[in-house]
Amino acid sequence: MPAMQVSRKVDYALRAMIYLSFQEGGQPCSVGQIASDEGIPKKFLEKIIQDLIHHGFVHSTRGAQGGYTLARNAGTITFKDVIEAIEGPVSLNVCVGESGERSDNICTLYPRCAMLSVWQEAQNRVMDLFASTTLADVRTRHGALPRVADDVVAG
Amino acid sequence: MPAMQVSRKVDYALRAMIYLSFQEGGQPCSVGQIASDEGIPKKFLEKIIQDLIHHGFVHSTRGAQGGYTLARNAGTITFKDVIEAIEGPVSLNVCVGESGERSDNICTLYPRCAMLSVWQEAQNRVMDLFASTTLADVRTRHGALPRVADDVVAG
DNA sequence: TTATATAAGACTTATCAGGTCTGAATAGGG
DNA sequence: CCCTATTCAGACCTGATAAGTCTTATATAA
Ligand code: FES
Ligand code: FES
Repeated sequence: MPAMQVSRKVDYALRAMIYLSFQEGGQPCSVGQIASDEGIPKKFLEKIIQDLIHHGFVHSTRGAQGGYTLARNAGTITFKDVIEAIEGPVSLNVCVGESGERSDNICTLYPRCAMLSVWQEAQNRVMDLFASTTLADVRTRHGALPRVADDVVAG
Repeated sequence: MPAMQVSRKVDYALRAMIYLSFQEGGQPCSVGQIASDEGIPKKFLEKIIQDLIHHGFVHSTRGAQGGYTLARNAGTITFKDVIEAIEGPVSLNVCVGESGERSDNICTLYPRCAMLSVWQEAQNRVMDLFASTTLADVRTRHGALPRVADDVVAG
């Protein structure tokens, strides 16, 4: 019923990346740590992080005391990067976004459609935001990393 | 694979509404007419239009020579109206939008999540656009109504 | 050599998008 | 009054996918 919603995978991926950005320069974090602090199913998160590794955003250390760290500086990783790594290109409608170039056989009226410009504008608005927001940006805005357990204390 | 995409239903609904807005004041249009001009599966469109009728956006005339017309002025119907009628409230992530008010038990970190503000900003950007764009707006920008058949002529 | 991690990938399950099909009810024309 | 064009209501179908689990293998610190 809710429209245009991002998948859980993307949500989890971003939470994990933000989590790691708060630990930048420190010890690697295990998947168990991240999963419980962020309230994410552990096995599911494990798979998501693999995707992030394969896209070069996360570095892993195997074995005991192992875990994950950011592979690049938090200031160089944008929301767009993470979203596209996990879900592929964002496209608010079939005829806009990365796939929009060859959508003349997907969308019957392309490119003379009356509402095409509206979808393009919407696409630009969100992509501008996602492309210009880095992990470092949200870290800066938030002094401390919120955790699930904190709510118990705060509650 | 494409992320955050609107459903075909919404796309079809908007096309049909724009189509009707071009006929404003004229004869009712049958579902067959709209479907073939816009390249939409007829039976599917029939159901979609029923939703639009139930939400008060479309008026129907039954029987021979019957069909559909806009129930309200094209200048008073926004993209937001149509999208929400068909798909329910837009919410780019589980914690924003209409359902965002009581999302403290959906989203584990709400409302102290580090990235919540980013999703809220994205939500605002697209909703501002959808809420301020009416059917009359896109009709004005486009002189004539594009149809599937026109492409054959235009070659 | 054991406990602690990640790595890879097959597997499951329920929901749902995107339709289709059937059979009404309604209205205009002859 | 009947035929045809149309909308209306709702059940039904089908393949894909989101969201997650399970299993086994591999690496490494202590
Ligand atoms: S909706 Fe895709 S070109 Fe119009
Ligand atoms: S993602 Fe929902 S509150 Fe953070």
